[in-house]
Amino acid sequence: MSDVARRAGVSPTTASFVLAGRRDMRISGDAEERVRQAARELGYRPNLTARGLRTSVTRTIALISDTIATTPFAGEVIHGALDAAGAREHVLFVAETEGDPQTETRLVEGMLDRQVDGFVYAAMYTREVRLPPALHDAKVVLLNCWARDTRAPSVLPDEVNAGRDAARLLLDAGQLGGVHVVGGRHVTRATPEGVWAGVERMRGIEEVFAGAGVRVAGVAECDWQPEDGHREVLRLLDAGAVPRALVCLNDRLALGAYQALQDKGLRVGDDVAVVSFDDSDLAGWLRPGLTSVGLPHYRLGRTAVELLLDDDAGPGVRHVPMPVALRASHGPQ
Amino acid sequence: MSDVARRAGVSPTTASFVLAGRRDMRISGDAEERVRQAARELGYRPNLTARGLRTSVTRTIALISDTIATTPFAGEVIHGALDAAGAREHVLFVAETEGDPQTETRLVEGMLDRQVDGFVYAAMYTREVRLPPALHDAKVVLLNCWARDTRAPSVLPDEVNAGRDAARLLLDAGQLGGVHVVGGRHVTRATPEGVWAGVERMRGIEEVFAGAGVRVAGVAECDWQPEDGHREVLRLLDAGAVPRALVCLNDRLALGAYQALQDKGLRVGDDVAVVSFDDSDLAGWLRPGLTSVGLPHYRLGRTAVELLLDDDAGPGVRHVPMPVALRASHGPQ
DNA sequence: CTGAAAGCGCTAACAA
DNA sequence: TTGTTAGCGCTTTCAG
Repeated sequence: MSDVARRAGVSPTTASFVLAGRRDMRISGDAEERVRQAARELGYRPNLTARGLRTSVTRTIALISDTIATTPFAGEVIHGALDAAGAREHVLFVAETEGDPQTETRLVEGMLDRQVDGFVYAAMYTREVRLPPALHDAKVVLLNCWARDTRAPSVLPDEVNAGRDAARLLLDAGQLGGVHVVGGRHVTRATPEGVWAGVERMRGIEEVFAGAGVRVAGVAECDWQPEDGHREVLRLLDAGAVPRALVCLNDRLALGAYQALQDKGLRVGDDVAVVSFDDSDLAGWLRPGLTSVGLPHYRLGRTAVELLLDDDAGPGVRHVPMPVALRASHGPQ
Repeated sequence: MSDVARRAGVSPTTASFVLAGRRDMRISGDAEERVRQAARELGYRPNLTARGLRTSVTRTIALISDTIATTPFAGEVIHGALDAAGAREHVLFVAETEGDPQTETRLVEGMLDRQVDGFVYAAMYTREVRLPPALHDAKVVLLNCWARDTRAPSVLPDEVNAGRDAARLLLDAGQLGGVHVVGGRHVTRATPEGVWAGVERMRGIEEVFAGAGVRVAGVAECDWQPEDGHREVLRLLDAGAVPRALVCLNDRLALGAYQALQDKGLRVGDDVAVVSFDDSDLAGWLRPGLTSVGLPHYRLGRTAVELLLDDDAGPGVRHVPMPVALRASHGPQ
């Protein structure tokens, strides 16, 4: 930088001010132009490490999650975070703890040692977390999770409304009975209360059907894998139920449901309406196309970083709407 | 650090040497112990920004790709890269260019300004790339791509062997004819020569069948989406062909093939063997399970970073083996 | 084996 | 408006 200053015939201070783009000190237009010119000629680029050392801002943020690899809560979140960071000339560290507290500590300290400006602390599945102590006085936003005892804001998908939307879709398609839910709150040994996404979706679903005076014919509480959907729907059919509509709590369950309906010679959409959640790639690949309320991965990642960087981030929860992807499975056209 | 030195009763020099773990200057065991003790008591952590400024090594690397979000070439690559980086106490910047050269330049310069130690330059689909000029004298390894005029090594999946494995699987299951290939080299308007993965896989497939004296009954050149698989297999069946085995060039094509076979009342595995490539989640969800030769995403990411950091990286290509995931679709048990 | 001192490239008092 | 100068926290000659 001193080369630039010398060539422009100004002091390092002046050069620093114009190159850092600061407008809070009056610099003559002439001097400014000379500095820019010199910088261009010398191909000058600021050394952000040095600037970081001096100012302790690095224009760098860390995205720390328990697991980033396992789809689907992966790529699009990063993508959204990247876009928001890039738009603000920040750069993104990515790290994963694999659920191990020791790894977590190691990573957080590594980031702190590198003077990151803030953290996005993300969870694969929406849930409550305990913020690592080292983050207690760092700038943090929580993504897809929440924590007690912190002023850090949370960004969460709006699952209740997703549930409402799914139910309304069926109502609007004329379903007035024979609606079965597959998957439920996702009660398992590990999650006796159900999974947050399940609980919230069910809340929305039941609220809307109840409000419309439609009785949900049944809820099959089970795991959320294809084989569970297949088994439960088969069981339903074998028990002589005549479902008119299926609300599957995710796309994998819906895949299983498709297979079961096909086994019994029933046509999705015509004989039985199906709506689902997640809007994964699978939903578009199935025939007929699966109508599904999508997780807003991209927006979640993006919103979290915006919140982190646009420092109007009071505590509390931001709900991100879940978009419904209309295809053919929710009813005959 | 000077606090630590003072408390340990040594000079900053001595403290620096023991805290940076350097063994090339004899420090008395006593002094060393006192320094460590003092550091522990004060909760000392080195400021890596300062160290970076002084030494210009930041223990930081950048993973730059055209697209990281779009599955499937996403999470597992990052995961592998992260593991390798973490094992060497490095930290990983992630960035994506979205195929835009200007964005690419901006990102590369941003990373250079932050003094990253090296770059992993990755492509979504295996192909030749042009390395951005700014990277010409940086430490780089290419992931899932290659470039002329560079000494940077490439890490690529071993597609030819994947093709060979798929063919051998069918041969070993007793298939001696009626083998159809769905997808081929993936010739489209944009890729008149076919896609690299397609070309390489086909090379392996044809080599093995030819070597065994088995004639491939037909190759349906088409796009690689589910609907293409569905259409092509239906066309095959309608033309009166009696396929005994299908080699689908990816899992999405196989999904389409499953649907077509089902439409015609044929059972996968029993009536028609199916093998495929990619080993995506889908392969495990299908019924019967789809036997598929997987892209080694994790290993690719990991190998690239190892190559970058373990500086025995001469130029040339490293082929990473593609693991075959045996399920039920390749033949009756 | 240890310490004094210079300096990595930049920013920000403070003085002019 | 601009320039002088002292560091940010660390490493590393070089002299003891």
